[in-house]
Amino acid sequence: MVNQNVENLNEVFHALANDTRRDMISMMATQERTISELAEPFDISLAAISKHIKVLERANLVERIINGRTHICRLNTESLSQATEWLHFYEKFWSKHFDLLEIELMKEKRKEQ
Amino acid sequence: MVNQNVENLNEVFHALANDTRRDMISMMATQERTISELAEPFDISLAAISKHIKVLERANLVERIINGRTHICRLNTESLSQATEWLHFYEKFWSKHFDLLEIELMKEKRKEQ
DNA sequence: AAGATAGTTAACCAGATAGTTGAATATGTA
DNA sequence: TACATATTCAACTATCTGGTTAACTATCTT
Repeated sequence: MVNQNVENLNEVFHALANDTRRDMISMMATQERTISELAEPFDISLAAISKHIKVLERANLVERIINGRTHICRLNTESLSQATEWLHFYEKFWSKHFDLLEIELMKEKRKEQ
Repeated sequence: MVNQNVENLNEVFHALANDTRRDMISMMATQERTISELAEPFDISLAAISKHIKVLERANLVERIINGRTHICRLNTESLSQATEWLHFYEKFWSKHFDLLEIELMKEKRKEQ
């Protein structure tokens, strides 16, 4: 788990590092949305919105279903849980300041072999 | 909770969007580290390391204790749990595709008043 | 076929990022 | 005091980001 999919994890966290994109994610959390629906609350050009969605797609956070001339965007939970897992893994330790991380890392290493 | 500390959340996710910095975090998870200790596994200049640590500090993920000529870096869990919370909040919904998010958002709103 | 609607693409721009090298600062040690 | 060690700072570079406008593609409607 740790050190796996490094590239995607970079892209996921990068995608999350922008409040416009996080807001878009929260919009999609309730239901699928078209591009113009996603664009509506923001005061930026459609071209800019289009780019934001591409960033989310590249991070595998969103998939797009083309339906005629409208594109429907839906969250892909897989990538997000990767990010969550990364955080969880370390959270266990830093929250209690245990020194068990090394043990846990050894377990992971053994699993990988 | 949602939409709170937007700026810091941007910085936290940005800090996490780089595997060098994530590796540094994992090093600090077990114990506090000096700058040179943090630098050791990486093949980049100390100046570059110094910049990475500044990014982590700006995101409030790390605090530095200056001890003579060595600087000791320690994780600050507060910021990290912010990020974790953000992910958790939405995870609840997208994992089950419930339509309860709006209800939950209303609750949050009421709490804020 | 003509016009409206939904979205993308290309070219551009200012500012940020991630790295470099070289010099500076500050503290410890002989 | 002189030297070594730990780290930062400044100036520079190439690339990425987030935005713009204008033009393009594709589909729907009349």
